[in-house]
Amino acid sequence: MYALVDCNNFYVSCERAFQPALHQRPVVVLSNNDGCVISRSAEAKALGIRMGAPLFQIRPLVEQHQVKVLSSNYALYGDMSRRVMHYLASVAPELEVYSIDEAFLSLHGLARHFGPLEAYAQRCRAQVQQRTHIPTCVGIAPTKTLAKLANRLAKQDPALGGVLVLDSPARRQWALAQVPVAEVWGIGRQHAARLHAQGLASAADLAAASEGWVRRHLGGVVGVRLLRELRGYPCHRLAPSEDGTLARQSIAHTRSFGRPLTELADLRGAVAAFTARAAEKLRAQGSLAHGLTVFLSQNRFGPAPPPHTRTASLTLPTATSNTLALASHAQLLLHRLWQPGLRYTKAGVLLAGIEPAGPPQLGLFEASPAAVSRPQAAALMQRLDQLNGRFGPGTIRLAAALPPPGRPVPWEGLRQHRTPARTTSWDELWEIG
DNA sequence: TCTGGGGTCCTAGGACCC
DNA sequence: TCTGGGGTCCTAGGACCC
Repeated sequence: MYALVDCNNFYVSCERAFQPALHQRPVVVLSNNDGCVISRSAEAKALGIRMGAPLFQIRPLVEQHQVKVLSSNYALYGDMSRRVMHYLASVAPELEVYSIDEAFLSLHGLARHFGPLEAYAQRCRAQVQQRTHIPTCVGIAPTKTLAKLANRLAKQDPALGGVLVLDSPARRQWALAQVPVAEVWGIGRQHAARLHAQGLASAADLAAASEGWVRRHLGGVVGVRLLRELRGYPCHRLAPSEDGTLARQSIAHTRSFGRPLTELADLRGAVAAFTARAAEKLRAQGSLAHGLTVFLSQNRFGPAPPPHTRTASLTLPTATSNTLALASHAQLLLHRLWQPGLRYTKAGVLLAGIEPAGPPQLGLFEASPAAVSRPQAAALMQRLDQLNGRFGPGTIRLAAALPPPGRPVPWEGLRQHRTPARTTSWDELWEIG
């Protein structure tokens, strides 16, 4: 059996943990650049505020109902997430951190030691609540897809008390009939439209569909696995996370700007800063990257005709995690992309072709001076990460990523509703007085 | 005026090889 | 007009997730 533990309205719940006055009030948390709603309290949901709604569209509602609007504070959410995951890891034989606010637990053999799974799940919820003030719901079922579905029902129906266990064919069939097919894990907009056109409306309808039809119309093997999971045959194992982190196969740092940028100098700064952040993440997971992509975007809702995004990529001669090497290549790519007179609203740096760093190796044909100096470069990066880790991000920066003196950072996004980083910044610690 | 930022997996098709 | 057959590797793009 698998359990899915999902934090309710996670970002809003994190904010409420430090601002009890936010309870019982409609609250929303915004994406970067204060663009869209990415977390809503139940009260905000009840007002009809949609997930992903742009802030400017919901202004009237916000003012009319005095909705509390907050910029996102990822330092806080990341830290709260670690606390939740740390506890969950202590009560299950295996844990997969699926996202910042969700984890799959393997419950194999647990009922023998801990008694009924329902009671076990309730104890988990109570402990997470007590330790972090984060409310959760738990779904338990023989497959991950069914655990997701059980979790959704547990969240939706207060009568279930936050836990639903699907441990018999009858319960599973009942649950499948409750859930619209569009809400099944792995069914997005395209697939949902296709299913509706076939007259399949519920998860139960999909579970009863023929494997051949699903293979043809629902993404081949992906659809078949989904179908089998709905029928109770596991196709997705747990991907256990040692320390709550996974080695990523691609790493990106992309941001919208607070205002459109036209000057090459500003974009050079943005790309340098974004490359440095991406390289930091790369080193943090102990990897090297072979592939580098830079993109520039114009406002996709604006008057400029598509394409709104142009990308440029290259493959590096040797995989690296060196900020200086990556940044100089990124600048070359930027020069290929930038055109005068265009108003850029967003840029990004993506690293791909990722491999483990391992011991430094010399390629057969590259015992060159550059190769010899590589250990020194690695030591430099290590010092840089140590200093930025100790004294705060951006303490040591690329000269190219410094903002023009006396001016605000041109590429920085808006954060007009920020709350303090209570758990990760000395300056912003909770004061009790 | 103002519309996020990360990821995953799979498939098709082209380049290239013998 | 006819113009092999079978591999592998890589990339772009689609669909999905939170």
